Amino acid sequence: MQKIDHKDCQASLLPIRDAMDVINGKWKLLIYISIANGNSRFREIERSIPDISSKVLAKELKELEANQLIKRTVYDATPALVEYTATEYSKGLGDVLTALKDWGTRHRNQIMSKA
Amino acid sequence: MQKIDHKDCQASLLPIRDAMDVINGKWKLLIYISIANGNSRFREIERSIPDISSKVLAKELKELEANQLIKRTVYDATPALVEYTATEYSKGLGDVLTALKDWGTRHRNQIMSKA
DNA sequence: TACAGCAGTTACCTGTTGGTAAGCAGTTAA
DNA sequence: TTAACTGCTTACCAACAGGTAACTGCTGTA
Repeated sequence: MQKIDHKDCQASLLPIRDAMDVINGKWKLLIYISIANGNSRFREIERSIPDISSKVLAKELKELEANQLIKRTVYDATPALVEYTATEYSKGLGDVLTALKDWGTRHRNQIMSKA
Repeated sequence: MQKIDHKDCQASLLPIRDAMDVINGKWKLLIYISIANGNSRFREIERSIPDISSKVLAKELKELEANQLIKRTVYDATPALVEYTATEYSKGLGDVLTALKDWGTRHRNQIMSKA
């Protein structure tokens, strides 16, 4: 009888849970990608993501900032000028995004072909 | 003036959205990992994941099956014997899991050190 | 003067997620 | 006989994600 290595399993659960806490939800990664691609102004980001609302965008931006993935800079001008940029630190997400994008593409095909 | 490549951006959004639809939520990846690590029985999986309830587990297992990440096999015995196993297809998730685990570990340190 | 843009905020409402607790039919062990 | 195991399901409820719409103060433009 095989013994299952529960330590290995448990060791994976925690980091994955941590990661998911940050990128969870319908919008966070999409917003991050938009910013990483060069969109920096609130309305610009809003327009770049289909169907997102101001309210959700504002809320998610705060969470992304709290997790140090983006930086919010306010320029002292009238009317207020605010810029969102991806942090150096956030570049570490690159592998996650690549893996998700690749798998998402393949999975779409898989599900479509069987439907 | 730089033109932002909105095509590149939009091209990433869709696959990522597809991927997130599947792995979104607090529990799905944790359940998948538990099964991939060798836990196959309902109660066994339940016990391997801290704080999960029967109700949530049952619901999530159905979704994982619908997405072809796990297979549910019922053996004709009394009392009923059910086995959950990771599908060959689901192995494609490997890169995603590795990336998430690595980043989750690093991110935990990052946030902890600044708190 | 009127409208559009900026960066959001507020109020209200719905749908999903998820937690708690109990229970079911059948079997085995004490 | 009682208790505990199996693989779930049901009822009830709370919290939160997310959608809709209106509105703010300020400025530049027609």
